[in-house]
Amino acid sequence: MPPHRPEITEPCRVRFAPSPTGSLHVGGARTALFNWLIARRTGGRFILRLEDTDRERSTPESEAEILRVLTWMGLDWDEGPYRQSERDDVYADAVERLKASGAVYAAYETDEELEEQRAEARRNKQAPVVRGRREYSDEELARFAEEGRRPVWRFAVPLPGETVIEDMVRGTVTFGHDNIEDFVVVRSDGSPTYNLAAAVDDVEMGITHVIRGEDHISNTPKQMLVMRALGAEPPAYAHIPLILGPDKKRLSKRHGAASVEEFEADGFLAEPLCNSLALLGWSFDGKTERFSLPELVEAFSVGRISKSPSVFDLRKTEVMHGRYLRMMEPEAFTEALVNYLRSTGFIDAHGGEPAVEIVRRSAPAVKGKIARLSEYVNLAGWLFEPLAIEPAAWDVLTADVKHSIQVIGGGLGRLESLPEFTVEAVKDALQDQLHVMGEAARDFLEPQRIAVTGRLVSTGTYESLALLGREEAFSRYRATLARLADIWATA
RNA sequence: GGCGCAUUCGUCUAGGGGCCUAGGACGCUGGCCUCUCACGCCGGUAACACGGGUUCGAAUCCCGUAUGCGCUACCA
Repeated sequence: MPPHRPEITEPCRVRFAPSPTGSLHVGGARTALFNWLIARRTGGRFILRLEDTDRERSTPESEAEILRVLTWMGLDWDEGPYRQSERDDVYADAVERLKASGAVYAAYETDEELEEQRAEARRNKQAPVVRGRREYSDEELARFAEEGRRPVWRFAVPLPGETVIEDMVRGTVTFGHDNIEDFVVVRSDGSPTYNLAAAVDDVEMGITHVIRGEDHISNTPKQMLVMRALGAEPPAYAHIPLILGPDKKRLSKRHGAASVEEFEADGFLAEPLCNSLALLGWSFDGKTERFSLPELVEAFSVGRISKSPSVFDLRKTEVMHGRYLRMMEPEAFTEALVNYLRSTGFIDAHGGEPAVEIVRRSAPAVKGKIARLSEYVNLAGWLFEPLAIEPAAWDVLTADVKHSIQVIGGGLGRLESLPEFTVEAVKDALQDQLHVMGEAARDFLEPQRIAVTGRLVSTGTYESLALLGREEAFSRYRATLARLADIWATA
C-alpha cells in the first residue's frame, strides 16, 4: 500500500461541500464519511457547506434531505451548514481584489465565438481552452452596453506556467497552464461560479485539507490559482478514487440503489452502512472488515486510502449488514426493527400500536435470518393478516392430501393437549409427535408450518405457532384441515 | 481530440525487491447442519493488463503500450 504516504495527524479543518441538487448518493456519503472520520480522528473540525451557486438546480428539499441523511448516518458537523447563496458579499469582496490586481478580466465573447475557439483548438489537436480577449475599444464597450451585453469575468491564467498539486493520495500531479483555460469566475449575471466560490470559501473558512472525489482533480489547479491570486496558500488536497457501478462507470441512479435514502428505506442501518462505505477505497490491514463507527474513527487514516476506483458490491454490503444485525443486542435489534417498520408505514397499515407488540414478540424469530430490516415482511408479514395460503405452499400440501391431513391433524391433536403454548413446549410436543407417527422431521414439520402461516418461507414452525398463540393457531389449523378435507372428499 | 488518473482473483482488497508456489473477504462451488428461508462450520475455485528494462532476485523500481475512467460549461 502506499506506505509512506503523508498522514494527517494534527487537528484539521475539513469540509463536506455537496451541491443540493438531489439526494445524497453513495459517493458523496463516503466523501462525507472520510472527512468526518479524519476530523474526529484528529480532534479537528468537520464543516458543512452547501454549494448552491447553481440556483437553477439547487433546491431546499435537496438541502434538507442531505442534512437529514448526514444526521441519520451519525455524521454531525461542527460548523455550518454554510450556504454559498448567502455569501455573496464574501465573493464580491474577493472578486474586487481579483479585479484590482488584474487577475481577472471582463470577457464578452458570444457562445458562438467560444464554441468556434474550442472547435478550432480541437481541429489542431490542441487543448480546447478558451482565452478571452482582454482589451476592447471604447466603441465596442459602448456597443455592448447598448446591446445589453454583460461580460463574464475570466481568470487570467498565467502563461507560461504550471500548477502542481501535492496530492495526499495520488502524489504529485502537474497541470500545465496551456491546458487550463481562462475559466469563468463571475457569471454575466454577477454570480460567482463554483471554482471561485469553492476557492474563496476554502481559504476563508480556514480549511486545512480538502478531501473530495477524484472527479474534482482537474478543478484543483484552477482553485489553487484563485487562492494564490488572493494571496493565500492552498490547503492540502486528497482526491479519493471514484465509486463505480458494475459497468465500471461512476455509480449513479442508473445503477439502482445509489442514494443513501434508498438504503435507509431498504432497511439498512447507518453504522454498518458506514462500515461498508469506509471499505470502498480504504482498508485497514486487508483483513479486518468489521468496524463500528467509533472503531472507524480510531482506525481511519488518509494514508491508507486507495488510488484506484472501486466497484460497489451491493451483495457484499448486504452480507456485512446481515452479520451486523445478527450481532446486535436483541433489544437494540427489536427497537431498530420497530423504528424501521414505523418509518415505512407498515405499523400504521397494520393497526398501529397493537402491531408494534406483534413486531416486538416476533423480532427474535427473525433476528439472525434477515440481512435487511425490510425482509421482516417476507418472513413475518403473515402474522399481521388472516390466514391465506399462497399457491405454491398449497401445492406442497395437496401433493399428498392424505398425508397432509394425517400429519397436520396429528400435530393439532398433540398440541391441543398442551398445558402451555410456549416455543419450548410446542417444540417438545411436535418432536414427540413426529416420532410417535414415525415421520421424518421435514415431512412432518413443513406441513404444520404451512398450515398456520400459509407461506413457503416464514419464521420457524415452533416460533410461528407460539407467536400466533393457542387460539389463533388452532383456528388456522382447523381451517386448513377443513380445506384439505374438502379436496379429499371430492377426490 | 486534449489534459489527468488508474490497472493484483468476477468484486472489495493485502502487498514499500527475496517472507508470494500472492494472503483475507464477498461471490460462485462441493460437503456438513437442517422443518422452509436463512445462519453457522469445513473444503474448493479464481488474480499480479502487456512488453521492455534495472537487479543475483520484481506483484513490488523505471520506461513504453494497451485498456478503463474522470475532466474538458456562464454545473458542481
